[in-house]
Amino acid sequence: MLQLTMTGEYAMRAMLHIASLPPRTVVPIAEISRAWEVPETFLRKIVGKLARGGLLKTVRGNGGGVALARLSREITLLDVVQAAEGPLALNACLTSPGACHRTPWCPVHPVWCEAQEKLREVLSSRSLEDLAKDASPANRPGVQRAAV
Amino acid sequence: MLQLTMTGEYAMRAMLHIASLPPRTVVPIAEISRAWEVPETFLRKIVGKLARGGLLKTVRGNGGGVALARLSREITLLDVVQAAEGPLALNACLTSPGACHRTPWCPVHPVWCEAQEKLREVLSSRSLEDLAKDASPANRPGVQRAAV
DNA sequence: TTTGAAGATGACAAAATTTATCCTCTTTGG
DNA sequence: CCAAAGAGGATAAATTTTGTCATCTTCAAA
Repeated sequence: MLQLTMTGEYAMRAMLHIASLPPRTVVPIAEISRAWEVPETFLRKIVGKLARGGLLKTVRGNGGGVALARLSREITLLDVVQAAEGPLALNACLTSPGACHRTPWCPVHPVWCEAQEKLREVLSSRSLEDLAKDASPANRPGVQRAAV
Repeated sequence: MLQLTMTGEYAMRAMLHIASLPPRTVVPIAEISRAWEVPETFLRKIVGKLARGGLLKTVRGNGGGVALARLSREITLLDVVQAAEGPLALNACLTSPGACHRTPWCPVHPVWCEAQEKLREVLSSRSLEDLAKDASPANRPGVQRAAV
């Protein structure tokens, strides 16, 4: 359907949560699950992918949890999406060279190439640091406060 | 998986086929199926969508088939993809205003908006006329010809 | 050293979507 | 009338997505 799946969406929420905490904070998966409406057992699977993708490091045992494996400034949205969903490929013909035998003469192929390139540019133009800044608690509607 | 489905891919092939024939040509679905390796019964369903989307007109009965409903110059790749796959929405939060309650403060939302806008630009920048020109038989490897 | 919190992992299962297929009906030119 | 061709509904196979569960390992603190 040409749409991000819940896996990718949940991955972004988790990464955003972690990135908005002080650097190096280790946070339990259960906390992220609660804060962002993500099923905990499913989130564990996704965290596994993010860890194997080198975006998160995990800490086992009591007091454990997950933390960013790199500075939030050095992780882009594209990194998150690709770690969760696999390499970006807007069309099957872009999954690997030679995936489609029509590629050498297909007039549509270059258009998909260009579209994908544009998408990559946008998704890699923002780091988690940029996003976490915009998502600082001050910008969120928390508990209703009395008017001043 | 953030990827075009076969439905959209087959739709493009069909539209491209029709657009590379002389204007107003009525071509049977079976011919498109044969030429582009698309299962015929499935293609019939897709043609239905393209017709309901106003991109094709169909002609029933003996000698019938399908033809472009508009000039190939006035049909873009975006039109084809949307007629086949539904409205473009790179993320669930873009399907309708208010689809996600986080949208008002979500820092990622604007990024997806921008990405989708870029994608729309690229896909709507080429008409079927442009593409059919590039796909003219001369550019395709047909039957092997003797070297001159 | 026991205990309990927390992540790792593989098997399994439910649900949704995609990708078809089949059958019957209608239309239409010859 | 008849054969070609699209329309449309019901159904089904295949795949992917979205989970769940049980068991195991790790680790800090009491």
